Amino acid sequence: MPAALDALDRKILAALQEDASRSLDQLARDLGASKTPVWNRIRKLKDAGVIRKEVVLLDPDALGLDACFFVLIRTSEHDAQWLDRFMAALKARPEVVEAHRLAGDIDYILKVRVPSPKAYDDFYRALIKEVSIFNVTSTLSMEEIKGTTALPLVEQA
Amino acid sequence: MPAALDALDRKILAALQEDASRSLDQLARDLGASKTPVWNRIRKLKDAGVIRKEVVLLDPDALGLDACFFVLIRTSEHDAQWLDRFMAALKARPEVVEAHRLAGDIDYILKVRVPSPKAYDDFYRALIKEVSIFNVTSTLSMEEIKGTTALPLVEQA
DNA sequence: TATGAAAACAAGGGCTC
DNA sequence: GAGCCCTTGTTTTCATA
Repeated sequence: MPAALDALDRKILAALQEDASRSLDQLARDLGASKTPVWNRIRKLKDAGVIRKEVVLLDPDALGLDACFFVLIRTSEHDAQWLDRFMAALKARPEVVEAHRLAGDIDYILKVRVPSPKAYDDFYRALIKEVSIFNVTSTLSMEEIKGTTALPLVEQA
Repeated sequence: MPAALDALDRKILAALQEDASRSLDQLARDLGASKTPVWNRIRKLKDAGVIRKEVVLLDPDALGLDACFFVLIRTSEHDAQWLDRFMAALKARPEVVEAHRLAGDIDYILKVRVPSPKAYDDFYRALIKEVSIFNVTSTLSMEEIKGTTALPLVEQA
């Protein structure tokens, strides 16, 4: 069951999802509260596992990662051994930024960041070599309309 | 053109993408370097826009966001006005965590995080009410195999 | 001369009352 | 919500390759 959050908790989480580099002092000021309650909430939220980690976000363009592909995979293989190898391969490859197993006629979806279409092709060939073959549709992203790490903070009923 | 990164830059970025909560002191120790060079690199990387921002990552489960949908959209509408409204709608909705315009026969892909399939249906109805209609395939994620904010740090040629 | 080590200062976090 | 202490970020200086 989800953690119970009040209005202040939500304000803190929203702020930290946007920018975690602020000092505690500044954060409290921005939220119109004072240090102690804010700090206590943050610790509580960390202990409860609501706040998982703190990271920096890099700019793909500045790193030369100009291509972002979505890969839709249909496969006939469903045995445990194949699945283990497949998942291990995905986890081992840093280009694979996201991977989900889906319900419906598409079995898996991947999001892959690479420097170029050529680099994607290299990745693709290496992957299908490693874990047998499947039916794959690769689509290039032309524009990232939105991309946020901030999760929606829905009110609990 | 991408920023030129040396081995130390890459080590710093990799470390900060994993965990940005460490103190500068600790980070330098972990990397086997000393404070000054690490601090200089970080500032350089921020100025160059390689490091975009610093955020906390929350746990979807702890927030009660048990459902994650991928939405594949095909549309016949391509005029600028429709596109503006569509993109504005996506940006305004916090449930939409990611949105890309694609090349190929799927026009758009969305990633949407909601508490439940019911909540997704509400979202879906509200969206198509707001920006006319399109051909939509919604698929529920059964399992998040991988999901990282860490971009691959490829060596430059 | 450019780079890293180290030390000094200022500021902010962590904790108590 | 105010205040303390001590860690940490930031800057400067010094040594070194």
